Amino acid sequence: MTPAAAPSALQLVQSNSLPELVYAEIEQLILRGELISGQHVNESVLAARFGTSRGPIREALRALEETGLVRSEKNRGVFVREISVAEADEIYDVREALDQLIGERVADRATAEQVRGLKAVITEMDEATGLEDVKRYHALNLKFHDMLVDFAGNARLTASYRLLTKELLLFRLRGLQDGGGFAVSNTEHKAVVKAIAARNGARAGQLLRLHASESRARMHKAAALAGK
Amino acid sequence: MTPAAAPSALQLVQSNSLPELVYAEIEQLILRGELISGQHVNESVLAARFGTSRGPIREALRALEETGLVRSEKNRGVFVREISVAEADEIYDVREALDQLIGERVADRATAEQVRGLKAVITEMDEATGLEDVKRYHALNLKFHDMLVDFAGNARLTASYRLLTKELLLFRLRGLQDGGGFAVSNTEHKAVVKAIAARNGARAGQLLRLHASESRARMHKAAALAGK
DNA sequence: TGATTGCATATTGTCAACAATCTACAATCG
DNA sequence: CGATTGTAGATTGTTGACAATATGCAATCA
Repeated sequence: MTPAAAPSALQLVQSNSLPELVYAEIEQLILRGELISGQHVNESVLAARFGTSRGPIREALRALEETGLVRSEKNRGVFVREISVAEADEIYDVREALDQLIGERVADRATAEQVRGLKAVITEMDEATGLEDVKRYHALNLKFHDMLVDFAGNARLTASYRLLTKELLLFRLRGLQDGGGFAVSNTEHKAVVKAIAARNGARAGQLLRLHASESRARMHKAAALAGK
Repeated sequence: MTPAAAPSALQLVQSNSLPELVYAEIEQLILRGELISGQHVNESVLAARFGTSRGPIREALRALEETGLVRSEKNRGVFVREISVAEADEIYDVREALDQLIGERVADRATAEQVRGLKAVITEMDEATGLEDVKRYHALNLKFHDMLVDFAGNARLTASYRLLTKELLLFRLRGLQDGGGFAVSNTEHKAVVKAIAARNGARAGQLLRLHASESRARMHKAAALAGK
């Protein structure tokens, strides 16, 4: 065994139990759209796929149920959760409030280097927009907001926010993509980072909340298009 | 069997699986302080207590871990989570943001009857204060905030908020009680409801956020007293 | 023909046993 | 005497088997 690679693999097995590993795997399966909304999740199939018995699978599914990625019906099994527009709307209500908090906090404590990092991602998003690379833009967008909540420096806030983000991601996988407002969205990003760089917490909060609100509006637009 | 009692019991068994029932039981055990922070939770003991095997217990514990009431170490078992002052502080950051949202929303949509309900609870809290009935005040206080988040009419917000509340409850069970500011706390409640009754969303939001902030300050005060 | 009943199959719910790991204490050695 | 090693008991991690329930299909009957 190579001394460089061994520690990580070793630590992985030592610190993470089977259910935790399975949890992460299934979560990825869902978030990457390999398991689609509404689909029935078969325990035995997953057990075979991961080479375990059904016990750890069930534990992982119970945890996933708590995060809202999965729903469970007695004697019928678990299903990948379906997020309705109404539910997405509710999630956005909370997300807007948290985004405002994130903006305020990041403006207060982001380092110069962190601000540079945010700007770099924005530049990459501009490039993706130019190439009309939708997938890449979405990935970068997720990364951007992930960085922001990280820089807010509050683990509990991060946990709450990521939970909402995952549920919304599930909603997007439902089929409908953004209403095509990439360039607009990135303009909003720039305004937010500008306020952060200026250490204007109140404004950064306002703008990030507004950005979430605009994102919600784009969601509605896309839903209306897909619904008719 | 009595025809009146049967349906609920029947439905309970039919709709809720064993892990769900166990989940609720253990949660109560923790929230009522029967299982105290830091304490090791023995699976076999719980299994015997509830008359099941360890499987359902483990599933319930995995779900509780996700809610943050319990933490798990591989091969060592699960422990009732301990919330530090620093963590409570982080939770309060999020809670303040959500409380503001709650205030705004409730002022916009609470019915006259709901407002009356809030006022009734406030009156009861005044009575409890007069009798120096700490426990009763705390219970009513929980009820008051529970009603508020309910009246906000957003299920996702309710879920997020309750999660935070439970974690904070865990913190309080750590030993320290409030810094004795009951009367003050209820004065704040009255101001909030007044703003709600006046349909002043912005002010209700501000006041409810302020109330959370004051509650945090009381927490710090109590922690400082207990810590020295 | 259409609805209903009964059966076969698949899937979930639960359990009890076994393996792996940890913990505490006693025995041993320098 | 202090540190280390070894061992016994307890606890967790995982498994495979069995019971209970749901689902789809064929057979039956009005």
